[in-house]
Amino acid sequence: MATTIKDVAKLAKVSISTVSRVINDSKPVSPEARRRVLKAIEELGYKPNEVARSLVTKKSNLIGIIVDDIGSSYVAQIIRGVEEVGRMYNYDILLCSSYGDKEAEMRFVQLLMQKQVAGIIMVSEILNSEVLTYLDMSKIPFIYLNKYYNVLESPTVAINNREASDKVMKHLMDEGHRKIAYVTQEKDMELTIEKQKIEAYREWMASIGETPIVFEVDGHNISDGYEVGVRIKDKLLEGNITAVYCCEDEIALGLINYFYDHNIRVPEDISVVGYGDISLASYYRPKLTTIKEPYYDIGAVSIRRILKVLQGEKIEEQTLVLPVQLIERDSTSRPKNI
Amino acid sequence: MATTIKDVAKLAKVSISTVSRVINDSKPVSPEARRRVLKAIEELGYKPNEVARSLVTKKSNLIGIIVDDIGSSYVAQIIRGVEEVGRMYNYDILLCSSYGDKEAEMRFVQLLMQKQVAGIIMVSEILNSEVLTYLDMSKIPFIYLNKYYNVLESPTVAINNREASDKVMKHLMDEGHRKIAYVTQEKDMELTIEKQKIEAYREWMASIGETPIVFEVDGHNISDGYEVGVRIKDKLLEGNITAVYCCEDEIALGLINYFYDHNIRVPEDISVVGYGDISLASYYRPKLTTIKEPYYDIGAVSIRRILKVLQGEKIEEQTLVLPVQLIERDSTSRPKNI
DNA sequence: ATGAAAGCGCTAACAT
DNA sequence: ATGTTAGCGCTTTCAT
Repeated sequence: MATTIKDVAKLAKVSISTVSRVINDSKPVSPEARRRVLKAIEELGYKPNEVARSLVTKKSNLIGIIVDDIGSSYVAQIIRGVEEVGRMYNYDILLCSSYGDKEAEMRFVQLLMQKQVAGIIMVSEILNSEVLTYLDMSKIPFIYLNKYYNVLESPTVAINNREASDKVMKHLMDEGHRKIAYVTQEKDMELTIEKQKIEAYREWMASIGETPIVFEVDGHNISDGYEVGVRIKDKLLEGNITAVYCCEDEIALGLINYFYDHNIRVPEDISVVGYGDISLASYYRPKLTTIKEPYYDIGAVSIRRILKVLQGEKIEEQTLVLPVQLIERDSTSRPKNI
Repeated sequence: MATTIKDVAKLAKVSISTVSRVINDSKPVSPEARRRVLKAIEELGYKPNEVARSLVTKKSNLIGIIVDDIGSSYVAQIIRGVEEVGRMYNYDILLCSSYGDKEAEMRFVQLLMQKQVAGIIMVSEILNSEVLTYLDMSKIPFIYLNKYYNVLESPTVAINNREASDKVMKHLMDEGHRKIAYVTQEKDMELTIEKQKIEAYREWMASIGETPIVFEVDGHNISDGYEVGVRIKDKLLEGNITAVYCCEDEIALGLINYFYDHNIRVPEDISVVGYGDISLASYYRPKLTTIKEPYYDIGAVSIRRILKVLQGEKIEEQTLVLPVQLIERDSTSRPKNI
């Protein structure tokens, strides 16, 4: 049987209230009593029962995090950020994976609330307004993260996709590329961050009088990128395209895979840029030039915001924007003279 | 305010005991009463307060998992296995990352026990006998997983490393390789799974009358593998070595990176085998031939074992061994004729 | 089959 | 400054 507050009280010859007071530092306690209590705690190896605590305070030091899939490396990075910062403030992580299932997301939110979590961080990849409405009403502090969709009405942490896209295009043009293709996600384009990215792309192309060359892809996997290669190879040649800007690293990597398998050299024959800086991007050969999305920071900042709300601070801005970075690596270079 | 058992009791015109009975199906309840209770629960959207429940039963449906680093992909896969199976049995995951810190591991074990977790799964990469002793005494069901060290005295789920190594060597020799080098982890070799792996390697080499060619590496990152390349390049040439068997995928990949940067073609000039089948292994070009360690399954089986113990089943074997698989991909081929 | 009541370990309001 | 006491929401005897 684990030792309880009573055991400590008895040994220290004080009441349980006094013990509680020294544990929580909630009210003044005489130095003498405090000393005895501390000694008793030490002696018995007493650890307060967190469950009992939660029951009365209606708060746990648990942060619920509902992710799409813990197997995605960006998700792991976010969790890492949440976990590490949470730890500093003595918060623990309760983890659920929804695997893109709307109903699962909702079930987990309810489940986490039953567990009295102090806050919820949700990493979703789908559109699920119900869960957002529910979260909003629940009055529990939360942050909603979505890699693909623009989050408009909920507290979130994001990056400036417009600026990121500007950086990519500037870099490519600085290198001398003019015939630049863009590979975009076709699904829900109006609602996703593709809107900002493609807008930037189009404007930069317009600025040098070139017509945009846009290819579409449906899916977020390397294999989808590979399949893009199959579809667009001929068009690339016909159009004298020297650079392809892909909306995601996975697509870029798949495309490079395709090029590798068909003896098209990157970057000698064609430059490729990705978006995201997934871990693979830097291990791959050639190393991928890409936009670094600071996932660890996104996680870290998310939980800090929740912690702030918990401490009664008011949050002014729904969306907190983090800086992005263009990582210039080896998949881009000056175009061959034609 | 969330609805409680009292609200349900009042609405159903029964006592809270009866409500409790129907929720838990713990004692017979008349059909009529049950119907009313169910209806009330439905109407109020009542969800039992898990915290209060845990307090009295001294059990939560939480499985604590202490991992080394959630950023490692193999760790993510294990968690995925644990989470997915746990979910089926209505268990949730409480996650902590120790980042290889002994004291953190111990603190987390204590913390999890305070939270009344039903069981603990520990994914460690270091040797920490204290925490094992502590876990053992605590009587809480646990599984101890360690990728590098042989776990002897604690309940664990592992693979047969001897058999895995046999498969690698057989494959290489079937392809015609004779001058095969092995890259091993130098640290704690006697205590780690390297013991079994290198033993197999030596025996296979002896069986064809070749002297073993062993190189050492200290570290588990791709960069460490790269650095191995720097050190051994000349020896590889001198010794007419046609294949390198690396103790870990990361080392193999780093080595291939080095080869790529120095115009040594894989597998044309030299074959490389890894160990682990990290996700990168199949994306990489050339795709890596390697041993698949079934991490998802390891996680899934781990939690099942804990669940079994929780249901009172006796576990006979401390160590449960899972089958391995050699994945033949593109980083190995017949050696060039010399 | 059902209800009353005790109690899980703790916090916090109240009293002293 | 300290102790007494009433819950938090639930499960589980113990009566009936």
